[in-house]
Amino acid sequence: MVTQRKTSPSPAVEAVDTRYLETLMGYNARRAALSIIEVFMERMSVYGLKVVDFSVLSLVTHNPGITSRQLCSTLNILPPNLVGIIASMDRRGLIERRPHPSDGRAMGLHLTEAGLALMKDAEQTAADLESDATSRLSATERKTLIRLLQKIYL
Amino acid sequence: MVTQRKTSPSPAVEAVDTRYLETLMGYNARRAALSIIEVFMERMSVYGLKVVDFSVLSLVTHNPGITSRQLCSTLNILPPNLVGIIASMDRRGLIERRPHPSDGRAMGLHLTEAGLALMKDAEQTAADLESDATSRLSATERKTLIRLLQKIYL
DNA sequence: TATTGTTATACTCTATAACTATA
DNA sequence: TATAGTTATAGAGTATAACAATA
Repeated sequence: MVTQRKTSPSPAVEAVDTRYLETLMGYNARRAALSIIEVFMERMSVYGLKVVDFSVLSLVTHNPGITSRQLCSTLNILPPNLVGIIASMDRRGLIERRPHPSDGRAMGLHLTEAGLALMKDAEQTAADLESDATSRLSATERKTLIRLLQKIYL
Repeated sequence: MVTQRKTSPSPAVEAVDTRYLETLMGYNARRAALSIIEVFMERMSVYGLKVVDFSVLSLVTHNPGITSRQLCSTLNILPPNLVGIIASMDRRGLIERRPHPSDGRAMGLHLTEAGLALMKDAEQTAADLESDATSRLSATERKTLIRLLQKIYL
């Protein structure tokens, strides 16, 4: 006898219906970002780098002499939260802080040889991770996805 | 005389070059997600809801009787961190916790009338926000973007 | 023995206020 | 007066361990 299940006032949920949330751009973007970042964190831990550490070092790599202020506004980090990151990279000998050529208040950030070697490996790891994370996308789809994401936030 | 600028050993960075980071899917997905969520947080604060609160209430709305365990696995939340959210929604009279029909350990979650009224407004706000956040996308691009994001995380 | 929900707690990330040195 | 960098600290978000009740 299974009639009881039919007359139960509040039956159990068997499969969760996520269709509504999946219509929301914010939900999808957040879930996709978190799933990539999860793998990113795992693989970057080999280098002792967190996600933001990698972003900072990458900007220093491609913008030698960049200042903390420029890093903050580019990456949307608050200045007090960058201090510890820079100090840590400095202690590890990955970056150097030299006087800014024209602004006595600022410091220009530069990669050391050790930092350059580490970032060469880290960026290779990031490239590998990219293909893994987007393995279900064609090359065209991948380019389209990045273009559309940039239309959202840029 | 401006020769000094040319011979300066480490010139200042004028415009930050972000081209490398912008080739990374994780970076783009994260930036896009954060820019949408920032607006989402602002507009949902009217209802006293955080991003996760909205997701939880939304799943309860479309899955009456859903359990905490199901919410956790669906939204990738850890059980201890859901307890306070559920308790808060309960205190505010937005949800009810009824005994689960077949599992004595679990509680089935249901929206109250007040919760239903609030979510009707909140989902309308979410819909408005969706069009604002994706205003630079065509309807087709919007559908494509969601489809490609789901290929990443689903 | 495994699972649901819970408490307590620790850790990380992000945000705010206030200070200094220089522009 | 405004800005770059810093300190201290508060708050939000996320993680782990351990427990009682039930499966």
